[in-house]
Amino acid sequence: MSPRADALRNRARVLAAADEVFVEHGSTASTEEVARRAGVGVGTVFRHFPTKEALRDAVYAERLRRVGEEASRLADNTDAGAAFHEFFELLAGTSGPNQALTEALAASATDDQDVRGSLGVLLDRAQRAGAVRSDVGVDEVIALLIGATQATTWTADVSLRGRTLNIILDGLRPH
Amino acid sequence: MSPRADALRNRARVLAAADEVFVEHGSTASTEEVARRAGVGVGTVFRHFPTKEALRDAVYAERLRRVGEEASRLADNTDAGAAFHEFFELLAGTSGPNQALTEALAASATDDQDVRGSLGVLLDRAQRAGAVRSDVGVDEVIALLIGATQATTWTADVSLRGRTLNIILDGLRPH
Amino acid sequence: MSPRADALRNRARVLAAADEVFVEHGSTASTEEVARRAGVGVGTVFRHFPTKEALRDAVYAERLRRVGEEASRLADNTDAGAAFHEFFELLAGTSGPNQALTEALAASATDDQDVRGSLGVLLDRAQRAGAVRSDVGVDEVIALLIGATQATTWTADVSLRGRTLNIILDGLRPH
Amino acid sequence: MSPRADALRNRARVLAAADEVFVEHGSTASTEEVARRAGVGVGTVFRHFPTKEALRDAVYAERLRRVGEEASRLADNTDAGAAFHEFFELLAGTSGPNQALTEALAASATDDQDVRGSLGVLLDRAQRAGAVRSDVGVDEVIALLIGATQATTWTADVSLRGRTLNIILDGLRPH
DNA sequence: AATGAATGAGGTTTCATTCAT
DNA sequence: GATGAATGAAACCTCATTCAT
Repeated sequence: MSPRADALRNRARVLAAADEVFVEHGSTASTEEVARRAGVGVGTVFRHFPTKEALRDAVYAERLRRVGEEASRLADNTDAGAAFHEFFELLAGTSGPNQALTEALAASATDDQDVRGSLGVLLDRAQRAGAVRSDVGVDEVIALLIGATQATTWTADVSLRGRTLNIILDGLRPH
Repeated sequence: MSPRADALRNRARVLAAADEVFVEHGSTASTEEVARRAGVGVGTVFRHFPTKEALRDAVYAERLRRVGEEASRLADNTDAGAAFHEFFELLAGTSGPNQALTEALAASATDDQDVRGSLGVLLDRAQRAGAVRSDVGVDEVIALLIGATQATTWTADVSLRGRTLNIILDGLRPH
Repeated sequence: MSPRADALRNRARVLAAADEVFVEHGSTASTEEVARRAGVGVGTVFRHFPTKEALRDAVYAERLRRVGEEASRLADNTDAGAAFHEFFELLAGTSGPNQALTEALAASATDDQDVRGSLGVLLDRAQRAGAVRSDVGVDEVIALLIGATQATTWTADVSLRGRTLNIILDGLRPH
Repeated sequence: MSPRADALRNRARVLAAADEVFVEHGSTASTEEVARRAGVGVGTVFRHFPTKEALRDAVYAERLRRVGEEASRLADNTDAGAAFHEFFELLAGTSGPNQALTEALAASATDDQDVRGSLGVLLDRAQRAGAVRSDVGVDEVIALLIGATQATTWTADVSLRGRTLNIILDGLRPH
């Protein structure tokens, strides 16, 4: 009934298309390509995101939101150490497409308090469970997530990815 | 004074200029900017490197060469563990411009046997000295160099960079 | 309360808004801006004026109507010469926003008989009073109004505007 | 022999084409249209004039130069009054395309000292000859040139143009 | 070999106009 | 009738690449 429903749906479609296209071709991909993928005209993309930069920011913000969601979801896990490790594997590990999430962490200043909060809980519980050394904070975790993502992105060799990630996780263990 | 000498000198100047410009503005910087920095015309850039991609590849290859050089130089150090750590700090640590070297590792497939050889020596000696765990190979080291670079690039906070790098190096220690 | 009343009111609001916006930003201002100023949607603007050009023409026609009104109002003045001079000063003189009225004269072919009639009366009375030379007609007056407007628009210097306008009015005096 | 010869010729061709196109369609005409008229690619236009605004300014500057030239040429005329009148007729009178010259006067701030100088000489000599009233300066003349141009542009009726221009020139006569 | 002017495809953005709600 | 989201042509501008000098 409301015209907003359609508009919101289009906004979401554009955002999803931009996410996909940015994953495939980087955020320098043309706005026309994003529009084509979303099945809308260029004008529609610019109506929702008045600038290329605004579109990129929105994509990153949405990804950050999903990072926070994943962290929150895992924080419910009874084994806090396993949850922390799973989080790393999810974002930086063998599963490819999720790596885009980490790009958002790298791109934004990450003063996003929601994400920091979710990560903080996850980290705190892992530290209390004795699974992560106590002298690291959220910032180190973010830096290492970014690093681990890039490290594993470099190679297509899945087992190498796993070994590399484990080295980083070993560095995070107490002592 | 032979024409070939001039040509070679120009090639080197273009390469050096491209390296500088790419460090400053990324490899999306215009070829015109590279030519200006090198003090030559665009035509000259394209004579030596027929494509933007060829120029970028050449810059990366040159950087890789320097990575190998650094590794070789440090391999002479009597303290093999210290040499290994210094290498990491040099490429991924607090010192900014050297990080461009790691970009080359990340960008190329790194089947460059010279670099692999130099790194192999450095790693092997550190492992024999008991400073690095024995279950890692050159590939893991490359992946971690890339990761450490990105992790430390993310933040401008120098002390955070140091702490992050140390976590990765801790992960590389025996046990 | 009848639907037609609403529609007419909207038409008037759009017209007024367009006039304002065109004065401020020229007639290249976007229709969206006009709609915003009028407090209606773009669709409403296009319902009343099917084309940008139609809107501009309507604005000019409305301005012409106001030119005629001013001329008629001044024609009642007992001092016909003063009325004629005041008319020039009103449209082309120091007072800024009224200059938009003259734009309408310049833009349209000005075969508008109402305006020509009102101007004719004003001119005729001034000529009978001996304030304006007898060898000029309405067309010359219109041309000079346009010219005087542009001449005074050129500079922000108010006293220069006045002196320029006076020269033109001197040219219109008998002998 | 020098590559500059061709470049300069192209610059001149672009400038000439822009002048023509701006006369025909106003200075909002597209740069592509200018390029097409000049027989070059868009890139060439932007190489010589990095901005649309820069192109417009260059066109106006060139027109101003021609205004100054005309004024200087006429200043040699023995009959100073006739020279002054001829100048007005040339710029604002019946001859159509020259009106573009006046547009440049209107568009620029006209702090161009060359033009002011040339006009000053022409005016001064006319005043000394008793053909122009002594209480007007260069600014009034410029304003009136602009006004006369717009006044005569309004109509296609050549005799009306002449009569309008004469009224303005009458206003400039002593007493 | 070197130069840098020329080219034109392609990218971002705006805006008149249409049309589903 | 009104709304404003969607459309896509067109504008400005950039830049890799070519080529005449």
